[in-house]
Amino acid sequence: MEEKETCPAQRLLKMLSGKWKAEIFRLAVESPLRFNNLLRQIQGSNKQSLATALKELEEEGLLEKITIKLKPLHIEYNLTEKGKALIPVFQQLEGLSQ
Amino acid sequence: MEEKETCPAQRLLKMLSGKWKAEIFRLAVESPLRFNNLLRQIQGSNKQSLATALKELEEEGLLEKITIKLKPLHIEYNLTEKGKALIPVFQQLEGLSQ
DNA sequence: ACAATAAGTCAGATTTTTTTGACTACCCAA
DNA sequence: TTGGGTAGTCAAAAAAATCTGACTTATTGT
Repeated sequence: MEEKETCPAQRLLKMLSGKWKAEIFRLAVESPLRFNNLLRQIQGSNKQSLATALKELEEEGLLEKITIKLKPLHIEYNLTEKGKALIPVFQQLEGLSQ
Repeated sequence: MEEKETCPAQRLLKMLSGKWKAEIFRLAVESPLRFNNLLRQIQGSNKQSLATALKELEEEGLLEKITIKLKPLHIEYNLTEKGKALIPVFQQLEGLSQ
């Protein structure tokens, strides 16, 4: 069942809710992501959940999926401009956790 | 099952995840909250969920529960200092949703 | 004295999210 | 040509979150 959004910040908050999204986002800030790589980096996670999270982050426009057509032909996920715009929010959040 | 926290912002993010917390927080910024009031204000919500959310927000130290011992003896929930510290994060988030 | 309101709790049902394991398809190296 | 890596999908199970309805206790207003 689809729900209406009353609180404006909630949409953004929801974008980063879910068990693995914040961690994925944090890693994406550092460098482009690759699927199996992520699976190894994020201990406790699993294919399906990561696949879902990546797809959602992509649909939300925070990550973009890029097929690298060179040398060892592979796929990368990068932060979009919209994704980068969230970095300061994260930083502020991290500042508060100290 | 309890999970370890790897991403620092995730703890904060988790504090405000859940279907009603962001909305509750937003209303708390405006004025002190009262239970049955909230139940009427947030359409679609229910006792149990609000009770749970309020308890969690309290445990996280973002809200404080106060028994008003005057006139019509009742209970109020107010933002704590820690809760107020989150206001700028919310504002930033809301700025991004435009 | 009576009914309504406030502020919940509790158990069980339902829904949503997350996890598991099996299975694809494609490329690359030995 | 066989084995390993990459990047997934699918169905089903398990776990977590949310909702429902009945019930409680205490305080008010009339």
